[in-house]
Amino acid sequence: MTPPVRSPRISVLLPYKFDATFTYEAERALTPGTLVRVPLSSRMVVGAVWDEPADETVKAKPVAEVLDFAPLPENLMRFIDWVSAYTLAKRGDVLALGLKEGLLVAPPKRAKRFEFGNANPDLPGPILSPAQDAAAAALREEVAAQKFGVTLLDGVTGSGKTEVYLEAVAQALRAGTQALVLLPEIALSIQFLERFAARFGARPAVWHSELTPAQRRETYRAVAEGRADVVVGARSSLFLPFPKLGLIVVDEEHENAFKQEDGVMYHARDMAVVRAKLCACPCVLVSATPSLESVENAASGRYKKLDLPARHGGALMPVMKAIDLRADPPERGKFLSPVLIAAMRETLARGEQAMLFLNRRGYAPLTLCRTCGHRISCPHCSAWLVEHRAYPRLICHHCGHTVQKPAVCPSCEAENSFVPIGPGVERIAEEVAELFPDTAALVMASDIITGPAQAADAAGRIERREVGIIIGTQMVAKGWHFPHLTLVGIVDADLGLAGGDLRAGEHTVQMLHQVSGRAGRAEAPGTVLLQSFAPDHPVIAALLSGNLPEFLLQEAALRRPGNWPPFGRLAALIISATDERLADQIARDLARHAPRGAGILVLGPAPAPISLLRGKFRRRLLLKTTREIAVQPILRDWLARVEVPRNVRVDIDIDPVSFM
DNA sequence: AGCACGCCGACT
DNA sequence: GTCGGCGTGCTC
Repeated sequence: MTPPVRSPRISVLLPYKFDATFTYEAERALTPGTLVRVPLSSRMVVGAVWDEPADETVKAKPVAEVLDFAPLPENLMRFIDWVSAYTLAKRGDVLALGLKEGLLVAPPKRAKRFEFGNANPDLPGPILSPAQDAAAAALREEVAAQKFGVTLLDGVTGSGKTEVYLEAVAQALRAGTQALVLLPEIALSIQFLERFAARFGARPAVWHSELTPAQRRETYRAVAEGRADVVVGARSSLFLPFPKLGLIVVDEEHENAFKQEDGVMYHARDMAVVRAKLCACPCVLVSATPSLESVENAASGRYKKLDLPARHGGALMPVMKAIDLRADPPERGKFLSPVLIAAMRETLARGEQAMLFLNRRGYAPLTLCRTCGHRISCPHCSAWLVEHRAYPRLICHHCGHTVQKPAVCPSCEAENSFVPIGPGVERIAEEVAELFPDTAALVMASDIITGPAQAADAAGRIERREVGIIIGTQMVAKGWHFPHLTLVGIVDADLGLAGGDLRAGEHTVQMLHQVSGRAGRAEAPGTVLLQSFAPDHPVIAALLSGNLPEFLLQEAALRRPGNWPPFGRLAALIISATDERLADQIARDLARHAPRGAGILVLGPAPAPISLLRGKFRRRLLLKTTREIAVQPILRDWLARVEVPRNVRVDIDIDPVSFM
C-alpha cells in the first residue's frame, strides 16, 4: 500500500504589506522565483515562490495558476530580502516595487522582438580625449572581470562622463550581459536618450513612472527574458528581474532624487551597490559633485576612483563671480541686480543665451496682508501657500491644497491688501519680460515641464535658439547640454543655507555647481554670477574657488567629531497622528524608552520642521550611532517596548536625507 | 492592498 | 424600522 501522496507545499511572497510568506499547495515542486496566481481572501493575486521552508501546520489553499513567465532570478530574491532587512520595510512591499500587479496579466499575444531593437556596442564610438580614454579603459577592465567592485567616476561638468561610462555599457553588452543605468529624472532625460541612440544605434529600454501599463509589461518581460540588454531607469528599475546583470551605473549619484521618501524608504545609490554585489558585477557611481559619502568611500579605499579633471574639447570651466547684494542691490521690489542685468544684456547682444536659476516654483512664496500682517497658510500643513499666476491660484506645495487669492483679508477684512512677498521663477520671468521685452524667455519648472514631451519641446526650443533667456528651478541643474548658453545667474545663492539640515551646505554647493556647469560648454567661455547677501559664507567661497574637494574636507571635519554621516549612522522616527496631543504623547513614550549604550544617542522628540502635513501632526526622533553599530536591531527592540495605538503612525527612515 | 465585519446617523 | 459611514482586522 502506498501512502497517500500529499501535495507539496510552497512558500509564496505576496506584493503587499506582509513580511511573512504564505503557504500554498502546489501540484508539483516549483522553482524558487516562479510567479504564481494564488487565492487571497476572495480574490486572486500574483506572488513569487520564495525559497524558504513551507509551514506544514498551517492550512493551505492550492495554487491557482503557474504563470508562464521567467522565474525571478535568485539575485533579485536575495536583494528583496536584503532591502527589507535594511530599511525595515515589509518584504512584500519591497517585492511590489518591481512586481506591480497588472504587470503580469494579459501577456502580449506573440512575444514580439523587443521594440527598441538591440544596442550595437561595436558601432564606432566618439573620439575620446586621452583622459576619457584612460577612464573608459579602466571601466572596461572592471566590466570584463565580471566581479563586484565600486568605482567613483568624478569628472567636472562638461568633461564627457557619459561617453566614458557608455564604453563600460558597451563592454557589458559584448560580454553578453545586461546593463542598468540609473538616472535621477529619467522622464526628463531626453538628451541622454539621444546620446545613447547615437552611440549604440538603438534606444535603450526605459523604466519610469510615466510608462503606460502595456509598455511597463513589455519592458518587464523583456528584462526578465534577457531581451532588453540595456535599461535606463529611475530608482525603481533596481527591482527589475535582470537574469544576467553585468553592470550598474548610477549617474548624478549625489542627487537626492535617488532617495525614496515614502513607502519603502531606500536610497537607490546605496541599494545599487548592494544589487551589484549580489549580481557579482561592477557598480559605477558618476558625478561632477560627488556626495561626501562616496568621496569618503573612495578615500578609505572601499571604492576605486577615476577623475576627469578638464572639460571635453578644450572648453574652459566658467568664470565664477559673486554679486554682493548689499553693495549692488536690485531696484526696490525687484530681484535682479544691475550688475546681473548688464551681464545679461552683453550676453544677449553677442547672440548667446542666459539662464537664471531660482529654486522656487510659482510667483511668490508668501502672500501678506499689508494692513494687519496676516499670512495666507495651508489649513492642512504648516506652510505658506505659494502664489502661482499661471493657474492662477495659491497652492500648497506639500499637499496640493489650492484657493483663489482672496480679495478681502480674512483676518482684518481690509480690501485688496494682499501683497506678494519674495520671488519665484514666475516673478523673475515677469521682471525679465519688463527688462528684455524683445527676447523670448522660457520657464523650466516641474509644474510646467511635467514629462518627456514638454522636456523635449523645451530642449528643442533652447537648442534652436528660439529663446534667449531660460529661467529655471533645480530642474535645470540636471545634465543639460546647451551649447549657446554662456551666462548663468544665480538669483539667490543663499537660499537653501538656512535651516538645520545636516547636508544643507553640501546640497547647496552641489546644486549651484551643477547649474553653473550649464554655462560655456562649447567654444564660447561661460560666466556665472551668484547673487548673495553673504558672499563670504564658506558655501559661496567654495563655489567661487571651484575647489569642491577642499569644501568636502571641511564638511568631513565638521561631521566626523559627532559621528554624523558618513562617519556614523542615522535613523529617523517620524510619529504622525491627526490628534496632536496623541502624537506628542507617543513621541514622549518613545523617548522614555529610548535605547541606551555606548555609541548610541537619541535626539528629540521635536516637532518636524513641517509639524502639520496633510492634516497629520508630526514629531521626530533621531537615532544616531557609531558606524559599527547596526541600527535595525536597536529600532526593532525599541518599537517593541512601546505600545503605539492604531491611529498613530511611526515611520522609520534609515539613512534619512530629508529632515522635514 | 482589498474586502469583510461592525457599531452609529439620514432616509423610505 | 433599513442603507451605509469608513474604523479595524485578516488574508495561507
